[in-house]
Amino acid sequence: MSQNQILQSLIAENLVSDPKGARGRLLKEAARLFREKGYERTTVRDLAAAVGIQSGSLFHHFRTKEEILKAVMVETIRLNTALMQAAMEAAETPKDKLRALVRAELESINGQTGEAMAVLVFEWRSLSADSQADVLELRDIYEALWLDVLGALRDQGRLLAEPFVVRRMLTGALSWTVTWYRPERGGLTLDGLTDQVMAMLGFPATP
Amino acid sequence: MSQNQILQSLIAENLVSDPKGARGRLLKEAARLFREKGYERTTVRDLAAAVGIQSGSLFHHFRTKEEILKAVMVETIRLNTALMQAAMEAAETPKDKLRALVRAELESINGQTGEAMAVLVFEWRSLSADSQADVLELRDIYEALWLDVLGALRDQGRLLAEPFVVRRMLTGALSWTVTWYRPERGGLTLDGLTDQVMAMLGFPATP
DNA sequence: TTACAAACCAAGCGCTTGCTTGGTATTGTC
DNA sequence: GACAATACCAAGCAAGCGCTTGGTTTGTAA
Repeated sequence: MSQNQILQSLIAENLVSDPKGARGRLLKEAARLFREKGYERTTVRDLAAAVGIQSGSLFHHFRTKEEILKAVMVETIRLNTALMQAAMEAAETPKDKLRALVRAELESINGQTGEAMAVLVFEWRSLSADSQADVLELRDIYEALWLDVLGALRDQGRLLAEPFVVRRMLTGALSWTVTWYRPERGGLTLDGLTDQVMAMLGFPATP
Repeated sequence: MSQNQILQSLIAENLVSDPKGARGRLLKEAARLFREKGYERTTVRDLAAAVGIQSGSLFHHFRTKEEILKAVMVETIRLNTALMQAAMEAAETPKDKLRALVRAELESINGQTGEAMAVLVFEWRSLSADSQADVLELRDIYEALWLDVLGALRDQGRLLAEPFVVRRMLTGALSWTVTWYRPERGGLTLDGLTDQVMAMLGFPATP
């Protein structure tokens, strides 16, 4: 199943807003602005202007500004969990599965949905405690995927550190790429970057 | 030279404010608040209350709120660069030097100066472009330390990935520990965590 | 055509923000 | 002990914030 097919089926199930609709367009612009300026520095007037409506009209679609942030995060997790699962199912060995997960997460962060993903990572604190709890539940499914694969590698003796520590280190390392990785200007492709991450963990690239 | 000695000499050179003085106390509280709530959510009234003065009186010490953020960052980098250099000089082999750097950075982030270090990483975007450029210059010295050590390991064939990529991954991974690592409740000590990072990179712990 | 809801506008309210101002203690120096 | 300089207070301003309100347009279906 292609990335686009996955997105379409999520839209059909009403788990993700159609980016062509009013709500979806707003969420997309919100993700862009939140990433660019941060949640706090983005005003409801900025958000409204980005989709060409008055600031007050926003509150017809969302009750509060925070609800917009939460929606961006929830939909991002839903999409990326689905993408991760698909990427993993296509791989055979634990090593290949790990590569698939790394590659998928790098793509989540640096690809088309990257803005929303960066928001998820860097605007976490702006979410109220209640909303944080809700979103965390969704993340657990996602994290379980990683721990399974890392656990298998650990059992094979090919990973020297604890899976849960490695996963957390990778969360930081991969998220951080959003601050420096610029595929457009020079050198490293996404696959190249994935190779580098694998090499760092002691898994040489298989050419 | 102990950590405290390093701090004292920096204070003597006027590169870092004495935490006992008015300015130093404010910067310490600012770091705490900026990390806890984020720069934007922290008001000048919060900052003033934390050191027991009126909000307007802040502007006798700093011209703008942003100047406070910048001062926190600048002094943090100065201190940590000195700490890193000291940690490295005490080590012999490249592997030991790497361990010293990892350990020092983990301590920077999760130790006493951790609040300021976390601010440096996570509030970066709140700094104006001009200030960012100033602070970046200071960071370069700091980063060169890492690249030297990683380059040496690469030459020894003990590191499979590119030094500059590894450094950036480590920046993310180590910074991220601030969001999850809680030494007080259970398990992992700072040394244990350092071992885990080294193990992840393929350097088993030497007991 | 009518009926009705969803989507939006225009205006602005109440509050908080960073920062300023004019004046008063407090401190160090000779 | 005089005298600056430094540190602070009390009050408040102008601007910007999230959000509300009352009313109008647009889309949909009978």
